[in-house]
Amino acid sequence: MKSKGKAVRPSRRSWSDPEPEQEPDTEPGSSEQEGSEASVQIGGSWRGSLRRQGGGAGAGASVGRRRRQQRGTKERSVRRLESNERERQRMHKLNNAFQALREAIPHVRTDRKLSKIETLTLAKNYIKSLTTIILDMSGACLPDGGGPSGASAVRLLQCYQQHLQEEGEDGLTQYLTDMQSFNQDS
DNA sequence: TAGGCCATCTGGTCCT
DNA sequence: AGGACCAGATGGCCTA
Repeated sequence: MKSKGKAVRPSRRSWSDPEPEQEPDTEPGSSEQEGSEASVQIGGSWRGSLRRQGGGAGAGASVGRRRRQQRGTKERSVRRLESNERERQRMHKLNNAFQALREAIPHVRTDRKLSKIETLTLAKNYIKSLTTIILDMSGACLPDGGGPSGASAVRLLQCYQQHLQEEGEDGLTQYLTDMQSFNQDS
């Protein structure tokens, strides 16, 4: 189920402003509640309604000024919503990347999805392990391989950077794949 | 019920 | 100027 969270999110009112005074002039408030841009359903999740309190609006505010203020507020509100949407997309991309990482690293338990922190930790350990393997291999296939591991690491790094410069990322990927298959063969 | 994890909103800052 | 990135806040769902 994808309803891990956010099934329904009643108004979020997070503009540190406590609570509007029962919208004295209902225009702005109601327009937002009407769903316009403020409350939209997206893939089951709910976008909290913005409750932009038009700055105080004391009793004496002139109409013209209020108009301008409201328009500014409205524009801001639209901007905010667009911004929220982008942020959501960004986070979705990030989550996709996490998912890809989960699938890339071997782990034991499959009954439960790895959390983000677990994913990162396992990935780090996995990289370390692979590095160790590669270092061991480099001792066999590189000249002067019998030296101290520090020297091997330097050589490996040079080798890595050389591939990166000469063939770009794809070449590097191929390089690592070759290394891995070589390791499996041997 | 507390704690962990997560999605979303939001405002600030940096970058193009 | 506008978008990307980031971190804090908030609140929902789930599990021990």
